[in-house]
Amino acid sequence: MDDYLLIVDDAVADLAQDRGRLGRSSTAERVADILRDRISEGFFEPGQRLSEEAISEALGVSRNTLREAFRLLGHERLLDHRLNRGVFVRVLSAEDVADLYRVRRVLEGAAVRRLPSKRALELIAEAVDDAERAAAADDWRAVGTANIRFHQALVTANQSPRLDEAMRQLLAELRLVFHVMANPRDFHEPFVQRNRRLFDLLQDGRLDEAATFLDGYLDEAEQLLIRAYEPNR
Amino acid sequence: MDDYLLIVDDAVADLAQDRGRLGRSSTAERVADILRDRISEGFFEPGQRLSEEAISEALGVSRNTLREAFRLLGHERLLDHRLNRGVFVRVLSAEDVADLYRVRRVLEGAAVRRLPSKRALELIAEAVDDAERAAAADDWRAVGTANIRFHQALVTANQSPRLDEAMRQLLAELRLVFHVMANPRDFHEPFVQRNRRLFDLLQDGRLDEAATFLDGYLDEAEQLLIRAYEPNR
DNA sequence: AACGTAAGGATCGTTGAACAATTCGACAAG
DNA sequence: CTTGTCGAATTGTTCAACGATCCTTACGTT
Repeated sequence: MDDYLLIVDDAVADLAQDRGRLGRSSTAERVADILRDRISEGFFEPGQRLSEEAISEALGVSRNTLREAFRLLGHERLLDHRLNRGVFVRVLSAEDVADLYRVRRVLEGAAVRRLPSKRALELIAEAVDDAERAAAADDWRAVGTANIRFHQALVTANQSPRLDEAMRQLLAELRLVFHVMANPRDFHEPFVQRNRRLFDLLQDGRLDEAATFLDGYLDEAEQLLIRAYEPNR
Repeated sequence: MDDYLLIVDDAVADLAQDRGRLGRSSTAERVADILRDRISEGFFEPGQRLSEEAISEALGVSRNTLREAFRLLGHERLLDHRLNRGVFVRVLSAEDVADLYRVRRVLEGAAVRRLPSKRALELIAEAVDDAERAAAADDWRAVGTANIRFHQALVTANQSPRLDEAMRQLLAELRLVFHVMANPRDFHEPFVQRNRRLFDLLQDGRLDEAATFLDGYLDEAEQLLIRAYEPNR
């Protein structure tokens, strides 16, 4: 009898993990999810204006609800809200890109200087493997997403939900820029090997080397990106 | 003539600083400003529910507009939006406090390891001076705000607008917790001296010492806060 | 050619009302 | 003590309307 009660209690206690999913569904948030996907996959181009009337009609929600979604995305810096003029898909300046890399150096740098947990190492290893597999299959779009997962996993070493969230937003913002890379292969290829190398250094606990290696890594990525980006403006 | 043009150009260039204030005025944002102030000064207590009807009537705005303001503050983590149950002033858990300090270690730690700019040093010095003056005058509320300004200024050494913004939000969140300190003097007093010491180390360029000093600083602050906080729950 | 003004159309900002959906407490029944 | 049920209160969402603001175009002035 006691055993039975214990099992039930355990099962009930486990439920607490799923509590987060409960509140997670208002129309506005689902609309925001849809728009976020469209933006980060490049369906909406940076600078494009998103008409309240057109989109609310297309999605079958009211203007008020759509505006709530716009606010959410504005706070994530994916949309630019200009008073009385509407919302526009964010256009990142070269200065914005530089700032995003400054933040990356701080977030990823701090992560790399810690001894990563077993779980973090697993996540990182998966991302490295996936990137290599995708590269072998010539699927450079998949390489890109695996690469993003790699850096997201890196940050989890900080063991901070807020830093994870900040990194998620940062990478979403960066995706606004990745689309300017005409040839994704040229951009992603060099980093597949580097991800592997960085992982090896972490696994061996050679944290200082990992830190300096990461700095060079980020410097070069930033340069590549800005070089491809600046001329367009 | 050239001189005149130069002066005009300078004046015009200065205007660029105020550009941020231009777009800044929709009713929803002003409402958010009001509520943010009320929350951070403790007028609304953590856990308290904010009634849409009562507040929209009190402020003379429509429910829809108020809800937009709620969304903004929800994204800043000052309000907790529960579906169909309303918005509540955020209640931070001890785990939240711990996470906030993890983030502080990353943001402030990275700042301290850089050579601060002249401008950053000025801001830091001002905050230190203000805190000492306020302490001498026994105004512990003012010490608290000066202390917050000190840490905000510290982060500016990173030279990153996004990190500045992240720190601003983090400190707003922390203010939700500061109110539990029954005696603000006990909490703030030890840090007035430490701020001065940290500033001296930075000014002398002894960055490594500053970094370890900061770590101890943050550890103790976190302990004090959590000790005063945990029993209440 | 540069600038100020005016008119018109399009779009956003905000409101107020309405109704559906959901929560929560109270109370009754097993 | 647990489980159903009911009703009041509150939120979620929609809709229509009107004023405010911006953009464009056109016209006239200097």
